[in-house]
Amino acid sequence: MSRNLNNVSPMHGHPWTSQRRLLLELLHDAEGYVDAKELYRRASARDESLSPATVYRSLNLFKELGLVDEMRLGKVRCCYEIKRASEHQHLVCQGCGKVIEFQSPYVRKLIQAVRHEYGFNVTKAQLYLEGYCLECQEKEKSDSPCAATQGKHHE
Amino acid sequence: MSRNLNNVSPMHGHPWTSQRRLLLELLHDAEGYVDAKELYRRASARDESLSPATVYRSLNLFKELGLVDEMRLGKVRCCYEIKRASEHQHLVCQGCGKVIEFQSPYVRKLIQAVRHEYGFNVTKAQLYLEGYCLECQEKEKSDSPCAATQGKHHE
DNA sequence: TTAAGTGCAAAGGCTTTGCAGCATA
DNA sequence: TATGCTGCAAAGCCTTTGCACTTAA
Repeated sequence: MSRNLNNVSPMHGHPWTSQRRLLLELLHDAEGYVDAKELYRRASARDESLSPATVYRSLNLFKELGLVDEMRLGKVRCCYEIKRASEHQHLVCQGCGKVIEFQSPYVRKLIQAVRHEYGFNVTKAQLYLEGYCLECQEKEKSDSPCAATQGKHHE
Repeated sequence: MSRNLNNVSPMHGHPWTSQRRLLLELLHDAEGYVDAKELYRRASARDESLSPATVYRSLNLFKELGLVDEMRLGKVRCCYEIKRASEHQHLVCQGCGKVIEFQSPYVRKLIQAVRHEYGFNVTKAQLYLEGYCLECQEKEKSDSPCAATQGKHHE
């Protein structure tokens, strides 16, 4: 994924600081979700002096500017993701924690249905599916049959 | 909504205490989402001695037993809802905060599609749509045109 | 009677905020 | 140069946990 973070500022008048550049760069490279804590971990590895406060402040700014999407992926914490052209949704595996992105025309149909039936003007759609990925299903099948097909989960 | 909380214990061997009965009763009466804080507020109005710790511990137990669904409704906190027979999803209005429940056949189709295309075994589907309800759209239309159609939101 | 739950209070973890110094525009 | 951002540290919240007492079974 290419990026032009050094030349083009999407900050709408807000100063283009090295911290914000670093954080946006990491968000791009993540190619998916990260939570604030993980983003701080990665960022501080490249800039020791960076503080958690800056991470939180920056994420809030990015959110306001519409640069990132905030979402929940089954954990308690918020996750953040660079906004991209294509809409996509997430599958989260309860077995291995893997996050799979997917698209489906049904999402769009669903939004249309909601608009028509409830007069609700949808500005943000977030679908979250939990379950077991193919690999975990097969792994569990060989260990203990049926386990992977249960909806029960501890954490 | 009728309930048989006094006679039937869904606690699977766990003691049926007055605190748990009260909390489940309130969850039923809520007929929708409540977060832990709000649940505590309501519960302590009826039992002054009840502690927040009990609310959290009970919610975790209910979750384990599959009595409630835990979900996110746009806020930082978790919301809880008594599990019901019918699957339903949520629309959250950015204007007035109202939560509208809805059902759609597209959700089921989407789950099927995911199963077929990714081999993903879905155990939980949670759809979260944000936007503006009909009333807020009309309210905004008379105050300042266009406002309700923007995706921008501060909090 | 006994295992389990509860209340209380303290601790833990994440996030926000005040303030002085510093960097971007 | 001036506005606004950053780091630091402290404060704020929500949630969890340890312990002694109480309660359901």
